[in-house]
Amino acid sequence: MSSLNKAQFEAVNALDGPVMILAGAGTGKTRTVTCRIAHLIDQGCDPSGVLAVTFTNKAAAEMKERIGDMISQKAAKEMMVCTFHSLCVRILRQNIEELGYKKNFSIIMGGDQTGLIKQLIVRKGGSKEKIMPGEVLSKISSAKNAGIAMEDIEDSLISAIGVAYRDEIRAQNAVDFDDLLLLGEKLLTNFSHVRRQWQERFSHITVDEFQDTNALQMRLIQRLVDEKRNICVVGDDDQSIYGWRGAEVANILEFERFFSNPRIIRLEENYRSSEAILHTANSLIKHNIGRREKALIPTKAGGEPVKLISMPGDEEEAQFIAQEMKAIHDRGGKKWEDFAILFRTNGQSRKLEEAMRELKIPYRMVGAQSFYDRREVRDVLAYIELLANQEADVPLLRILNSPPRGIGQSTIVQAVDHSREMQQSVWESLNDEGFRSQLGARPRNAIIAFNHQLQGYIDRIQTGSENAGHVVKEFISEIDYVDFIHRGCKTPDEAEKRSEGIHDVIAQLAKASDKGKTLRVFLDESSLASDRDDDDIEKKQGATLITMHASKGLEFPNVYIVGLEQGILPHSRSVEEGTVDEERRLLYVGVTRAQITLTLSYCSIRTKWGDKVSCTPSQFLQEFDVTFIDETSYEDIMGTEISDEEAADFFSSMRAMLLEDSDS
DNA sequence: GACTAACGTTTTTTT
DNA sequence: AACGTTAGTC
Repeated sequence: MSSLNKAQFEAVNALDGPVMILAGAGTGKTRTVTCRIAHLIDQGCDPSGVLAVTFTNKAAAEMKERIGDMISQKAAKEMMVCTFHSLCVRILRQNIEELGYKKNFSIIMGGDQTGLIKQLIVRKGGSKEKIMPGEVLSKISSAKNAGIAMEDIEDSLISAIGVAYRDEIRAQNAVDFDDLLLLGEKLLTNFSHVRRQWQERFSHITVDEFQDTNALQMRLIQRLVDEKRNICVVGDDDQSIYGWRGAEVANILEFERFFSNPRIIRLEENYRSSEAILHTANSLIKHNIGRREKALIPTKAGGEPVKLISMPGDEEEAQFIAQEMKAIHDRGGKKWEDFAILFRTNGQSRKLEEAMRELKIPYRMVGAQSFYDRREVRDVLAYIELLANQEADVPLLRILNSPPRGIGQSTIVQAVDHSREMQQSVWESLNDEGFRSQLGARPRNAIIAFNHQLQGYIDRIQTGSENAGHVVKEFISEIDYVDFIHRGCKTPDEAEKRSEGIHDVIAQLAKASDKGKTLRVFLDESSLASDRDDDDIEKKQGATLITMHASKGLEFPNVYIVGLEQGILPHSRSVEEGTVDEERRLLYVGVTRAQITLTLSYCSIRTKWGDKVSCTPSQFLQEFDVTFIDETSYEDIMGTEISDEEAADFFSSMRAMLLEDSDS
């Protein structure tokens, strides 16, 4: 606490009433917030009255741990530190019956959600309709968040799909991510006893990454805050990069409108980056208009200049970075963990990964294909969900015939039709004598056998005497699921990876079960987990490959930002939609991740879907102030290096060039 | 009902 | 280039 600067100290001591902390990148935000909460407890505040909302589950876990280290683990355990979505799950699991849902509602997400939408597109728009599920989902999502009824969506097709989607998941007693917030807010607004219960529970509320909250989340906060108004929000409007998800910078820009007379504290001293990096970042972000003007004051004067390199192609870009990283690493003094490569889209990671593998550089990919979106993982989770709740149609339909067990497409269609007609779950239809009698002998027997098999495990789970992980493990091996997945794999490598995924899920379940968690709690946590579960990937060593979005909140000594080209950053879509400001903030976030060195690069030619496309440098490159920028090109660097190292050996430089060519 | 071959589509960012 | 979907065949 003694090492806090003046502004941080002020923040830590402003415990009551509305407080807004404007914390620029690298200004010790997390430390300030954790100190503030620890101080709160020190001052006699009951830990169970503390609510801290973070942007990701990972951030929540970290914050909890840090506060625990400062006060006591026991006190930290009593606090509620979680995301908005987790908070709403807690509220809903307790009180959702007020809204007509059953308490064991399931959460639909990711691939399952997309799959459902795909079906509805065909049902409502015909099989030749070419609208993308993602687009439909995002339209439905923004309508929901804006409080527009599905019936009132302008586009008639999307409206029809929206209505069907809403009714479908409602009938399945399921909710999606938006519903979590929507229903949570509804519950708190319409039922005063529920609202009072939660208001009484929380005496002090903190919201981190406030620039990324949306209008609905703002309303949720207002419901939870009582007349004492002990609300503290922390954020930086310059780092608002989730506008596409409905985030309202207005929450931060017009905070006074929601909570009058707030104390506003600015953290402006940057402890992370060199002056060179900060100056470059500042020169970029000042091109945005309508921001809460704030200075970022360097505490580390000077520093290495920012490197800006033009590359011939994306292949060379990746290879160059990998080589340079290796050279710096081998020189000594640097760990692989010190390096990070940041990119705009996940698709850009492939070339980088290849280059890393080639030079045997260990790396960790954050995000990309989310663990929970992998097919085998979703399948196993579907089985687990089914064991917990047979009424959930989505998981049932997902695994009904995988592995194949003689229940084919046509049988499934009949079952779904029957369940819709009878207004019951698919599971009920499968058990319905009336339905079974309309089938041929073979599918009927297959269904009976499957129900019987599953029922045995459901009973074992429900007695609760065994570890659920062990039960599921046995089940998965009985149905030969691993073998089934292996048959679909092309390489032994892939088979290995998929087995690992299956076993990871089961191991996680076993662990959760040991801790006394129910299947329901386990499933909730899986649905809401961002990309990795607390411990597994976190331990992985190596350089970091990450999207700029996912890099928010992280820092690295040596940062590379690749693909600074028009169409990639700013992304072509943001240019069309007129949201280039947000792309600029995104780059600003990327730049401010760097502590010591920063290297920016762009390509002249990029391989897209197999063929080459020529690129123009990003408009943002012209916006940077060049005082601390060193501009070079791949050709310059490679040219000098070859002649340096291999002296005037004509043939070896020739060979190097030829090898270079034959690669691409 | 299961397997294979050809086809067409893909790439924004995530709780 | 790679993946998922679809149509056609056994």
